[in-house]
Amino acid sequence: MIEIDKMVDILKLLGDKCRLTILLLLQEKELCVCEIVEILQTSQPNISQHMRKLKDGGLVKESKRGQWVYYRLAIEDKPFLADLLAHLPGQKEQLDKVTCEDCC
Amino acid sequence: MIEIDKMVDILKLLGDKCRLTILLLLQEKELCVCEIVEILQTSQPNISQHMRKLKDGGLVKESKRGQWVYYRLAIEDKPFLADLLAHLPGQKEQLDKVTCEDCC
DNA sequence: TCATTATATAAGAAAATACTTATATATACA
DNA sequence: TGTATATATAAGTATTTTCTTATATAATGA
Repeated sequence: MIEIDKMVDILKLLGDKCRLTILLLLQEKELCVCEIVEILQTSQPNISQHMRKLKDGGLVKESKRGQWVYYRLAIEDKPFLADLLAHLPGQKEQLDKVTCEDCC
Repeated sequence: MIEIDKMVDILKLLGDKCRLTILLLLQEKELCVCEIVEILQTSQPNISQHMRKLKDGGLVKESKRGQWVYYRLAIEDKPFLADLLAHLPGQKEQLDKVTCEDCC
C-alpha cells in the first residue's frame, strides 16, 4: 500500500513526456546522460535536471564510472509502474540509433 | 498498447492529489459534485473544473439526474489504472462521513 | 413566474514547472 | 599541470497549472 501523497509525487514525475520516455529507455538498459541527451534531442542540463528529479523520486539509481554517470531503473518495489510501462511502446529502436562512438 | 503522449496526458491528470483522490472515491461508487466538494473540503468551482478535466481525459463519465450531475469511473479500457488505484488506500471512510442530508 | 439549489464557465492571481544560457565541478589523459 | 569531456548547478524566463471570485446556466418547486 502506498500513500496518496507519495503516489502523486510519482505520477507527477511520470506525467512528463521527457521523463516517461527516459524511463522507457532505461527499461531496456542503463544509459549515461549523454546517450539520453542524444536520443531525446534536447540539452544536457535539461536531461541532467530531469535525472535529478527521477533520482530524488527514487525511480532511478546512478553509478559513476569514469567521467560518465549511468542511470538505471529502480522500480522493483513499484510493480504497478512496470505494469504501466509495459502498456507503452518499447524504445529499442531509439537505442539502436545511438552508438558509443557518439559519446561514451 | 497506448501512445506515449496519451499516457502522459493520463498521468498528468492523476498527478494531482485532488483528482487522484476523486478517482479513489469514485472507485467505491458514483458521486455528485456536491458530495465530492464536501468530502474534499474545497470549492465547488474547483471540483467542477477537475471533473471536466477528468471527463475530457476519458477517465470519468457523467449522468445528469435532476439538478445533480453524477460522475462515475470509466477506466474499464485502462486496466493498468485499476491496478494502480488498487495500490492506494481505500476511501470508504470518507464516503461514510457524507450523508444525503448534506446536499443531494 | 420567481426564488432556490446544483453545476458550469470565465477571468485573474499565485504557484509550480520546464527549459534555456551560463558557469561550476569532476574525471581523464596528454 | 593544463586541456578536454561529462555532468551538475544556478539563475532567469516562459509556460502551465491550480485555485479563487464572480457570474452564467439549468433544473426544481412554491
